[in-house]
Amino acid sequence: MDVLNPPNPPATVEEFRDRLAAVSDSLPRRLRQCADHIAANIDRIAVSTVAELAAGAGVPPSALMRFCQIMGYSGFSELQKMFREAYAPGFPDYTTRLANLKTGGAGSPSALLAEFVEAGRLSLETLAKSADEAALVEAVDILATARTVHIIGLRRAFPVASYLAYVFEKMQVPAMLHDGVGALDHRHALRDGDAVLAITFAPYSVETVAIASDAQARGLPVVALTDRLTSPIARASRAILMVTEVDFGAFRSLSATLAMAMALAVAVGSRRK
Amino acid sequence: MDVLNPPNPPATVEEFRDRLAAVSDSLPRRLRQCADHIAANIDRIAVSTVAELAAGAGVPPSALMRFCQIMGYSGFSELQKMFREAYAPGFPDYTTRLANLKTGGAGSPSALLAEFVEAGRLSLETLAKSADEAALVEAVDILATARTVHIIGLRRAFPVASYLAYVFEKMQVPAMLHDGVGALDHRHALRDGDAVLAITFAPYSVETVAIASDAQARGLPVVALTDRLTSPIARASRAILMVTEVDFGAFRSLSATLAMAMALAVAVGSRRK
DNA sequence: AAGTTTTTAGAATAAATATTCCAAAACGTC
DNA sequence: GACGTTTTGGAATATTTATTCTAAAAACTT
Repeated sequence: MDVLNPPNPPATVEEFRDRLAAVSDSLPRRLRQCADHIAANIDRIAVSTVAELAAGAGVPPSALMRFCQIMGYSGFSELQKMFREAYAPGFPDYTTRLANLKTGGAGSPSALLAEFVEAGRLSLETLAKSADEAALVEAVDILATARTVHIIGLRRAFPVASYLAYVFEKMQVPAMLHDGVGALDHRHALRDGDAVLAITFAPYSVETVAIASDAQARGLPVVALTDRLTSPIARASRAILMVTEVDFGAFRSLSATLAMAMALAVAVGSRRK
Repeated sequence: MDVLNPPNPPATVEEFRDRLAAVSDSLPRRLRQCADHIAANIDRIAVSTVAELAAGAGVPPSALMRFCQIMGYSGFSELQKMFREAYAPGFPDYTTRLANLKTGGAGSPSALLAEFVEAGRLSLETLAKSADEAALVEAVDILATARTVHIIGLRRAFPVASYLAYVFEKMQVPAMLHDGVGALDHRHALRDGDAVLAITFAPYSVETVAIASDAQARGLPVVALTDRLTSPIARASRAILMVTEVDFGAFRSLSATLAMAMALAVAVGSRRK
């Protein structure tokens, strides 16, 4: 065990999240996989076994054990005990429904539609449950006081970025969309007093991370909208809005991300009046 | 095992409750203690062990095992498995969490988030109920047989258009995104055998309608993704995918539209293999 | 490129947990 | 109060699950 890790393990879910965010930067590959999977499935810890979680993370059970110890626990059992005690009731059984849907009408367009609808609903639900209010408030603060908001998001994140640009324009918030058109380097557009809103999901695009780091290096605040606390952009950001989307097959929805984006944009817009 | 007990165990929490109520009248002392304690602590089954529950009920573990079998399961593990799968994310459940988010007061960032989450969910629900299966099948047909798919969507529809372009690219469907950059007229890019996928919402952008009409005039099939059957684009389209979004204040969500877009893109992609 | 440290996988082991079984107790019937 | 039936408790066993340990691989350092 590392001397840097305090011996007292997180005693609440909040503390657990904090420690997770704190250590995940400095984790080697397998342990980071553990961290990511645990972060995305924090609500299933109480009802899972080591083997199940390890399989989900794509690591051998022993890696997950090491992860538990790095988090400050004696082992998985101690960690799980905390989650079992901290649990709260209530079961809308969506997991089983989704499983049923998947085995059902495979392939037809309307079956696909049903899948994506369900994935979207689940994502929204997860967002409601896991949203970090403090981070959201901080993000609004940063963007509401910025001179100009620079929005960057490519590939899968681009629709979100362009939507934010649209809403900001409608609300007369000075914003600039960095879209990668022409492979121009827009970094010189950053001025003192500006802020960056960076959106990226695994696999993280280097351009986005680069702009965020650049801004950070120049002392400009960065708000990140991303899918993992362990995202490479996290280090460069002052506020991290984490959104996990449920995916169906290889395709991930954007419902939760857009809901978060809308809330952010409207909050910023009305704060600036 | 009793012949009166059907061999198929309850598969949902509801069924479990029903069976519990049905049998508990005719149970001997110890087994009734089990039934009572289980009924009172139904939400702890997923996170407890046989020993814990037995102790809570004041019976030996073997009594609880017999109880599980009377309920129709092979043992405790099978019963617990059902509850673990049904165990939806524990922390505050969805509705109470939404209520919590709103306590920040109207206009607070988290209240806004709650509203947009709710709007998104409602939109998805409506879509699930009202989707026109025939139109969707026809749209997939048209796009799957097209040489190149021309995607056009501006303003609020642009994020959807760019997302479709992204998914098509990932699925190796030849597609071209008409983005209005430089106010160029891209209509001459349309060739015989191509198809147009036009996305527009009120107030409908003239560029989108123009491209659709042009394609129609030249005999190319047009698929429309829009919000009204009376949309100006409807006349020019061979298949109309109608999606109505719930709006919150002046802001309309995109959840349902994106779910439809994903289903469409994936269906087309896999049809083209 | 050789040596040092860190990280990893998986087999081996330990611990917890579930399940069975049967002798004894309780119950009901005559 | 003896006899068959049902119910019970707990010890014995089986199974699952967690944890440790070590040799090998990978990643750094110099």
